[in-house]
Amino acid sequence: MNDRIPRSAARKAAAETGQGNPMSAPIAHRNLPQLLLKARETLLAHFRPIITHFGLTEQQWRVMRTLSEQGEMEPRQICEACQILSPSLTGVLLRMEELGLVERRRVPEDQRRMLVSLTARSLDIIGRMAPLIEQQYRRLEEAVGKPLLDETYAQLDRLLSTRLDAVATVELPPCDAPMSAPARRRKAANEDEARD
Amino acid sequence: MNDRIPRSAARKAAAETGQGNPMSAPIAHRNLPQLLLKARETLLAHFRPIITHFGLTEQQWRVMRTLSEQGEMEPRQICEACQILSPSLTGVLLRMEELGLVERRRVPEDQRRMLVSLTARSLDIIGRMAPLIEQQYRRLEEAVGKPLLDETYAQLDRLLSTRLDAVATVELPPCDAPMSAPARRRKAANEDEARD
DNA sequence: GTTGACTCACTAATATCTTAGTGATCAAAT
DNA sequence: ATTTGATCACTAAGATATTAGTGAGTCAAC
Repeated sequence: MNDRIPRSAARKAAAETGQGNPMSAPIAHRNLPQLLLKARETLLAHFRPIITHFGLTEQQWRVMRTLSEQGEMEPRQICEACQILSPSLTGVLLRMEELGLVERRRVPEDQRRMLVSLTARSLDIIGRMAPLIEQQYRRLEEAVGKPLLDETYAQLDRLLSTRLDAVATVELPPCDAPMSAPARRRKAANEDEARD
Repeated sequence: MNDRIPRSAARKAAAETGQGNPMSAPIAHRNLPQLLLKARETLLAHFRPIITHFGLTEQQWRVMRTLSEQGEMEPRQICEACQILSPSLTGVLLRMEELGLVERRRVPEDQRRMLVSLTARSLDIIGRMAPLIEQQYRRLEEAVGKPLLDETYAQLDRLLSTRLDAVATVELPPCDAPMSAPARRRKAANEDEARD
């Protein structure tokens, strides 16, 4: 594959559909986040049936698996480990508590912090799910081939081991935006108030 | 790495935290979907500021970039390309139409189908964003190293090129579940009706 | 001993995801 | 010509994501 071929497909499509636009400055790089998303989705499709079979959501399972591996954790640690933002996790943990999947208690020495732990019921569910998850992994390993799978782990580890958080964001042009959607709504709301 | 080492870390953590549970049958395989999610999130963190700067959501940008590369598309094609499920895309496209980012028209020869295309305004935004996206990619490339980045693309391509959809899901035990949450609610609702 | 910067979990509002299901349309078999 | 099965976009409802912001609690500097 020659990297320097300038995406003729896009221009051809544009011409064919009569979209007279010359498609100025297409993006040369491939879409890596999209590729990662597709890979994740493709894999997860093989585990989702197991998760929903036990009446769990994907996020609930992520939390349960993490807690079963790490033991008791604080919410912010769960956020980091499960890639769930704090406001989302609040709801997830609330529902899990209602379902009897987790328990929460305050940390005595710091009244802000909490500690989340699994219940017996939760551990029981994990115990029944684990063999199925393992079996599914083995099937995938068989189809993909263990070397290819291991190399994928290794490659992602290498990618994540580089200090990407040190990379700064490009300088953004001053207020080129048509104003963000929420900001626009707030502005409109304020103007409505002003009319009263 | 010895695959047969049974995750002593989990048990150690459990012991330390006083969770007396022996943590029966931990999952030996690493969590590949989680690793992919983290990689995607780490990368996307460097592009999100650009996207929101132009008042777009992540999904809107995915649709715009795809349409700019492929030209006019039908919703189901956009679903496939952008990894967005049909019900979600309906809302995304509605809002984009309201914002003047896309136009939709029915396919004459099949009244079920639609054709979505970008507006001039949309193309203008893309034109201003593209150089910034490109610049950010170059920064990441510089930090990660082009060989490592290229090898990541290649590895994911290899993974996705295997016919994973041919892999069957493991046999699920009969109704081990405590009943799925929606099902439970429907049942409760039905019983409420029955009481009236 | 107060103040002030900071962290933590949480709330609020909107957007999107997920699952299940619907009506309109098409196409092939009767 | 009608029926049957499939496809398509869409709706509905609950769960989660995203962004901004809040109040309680901690801690260091004053």
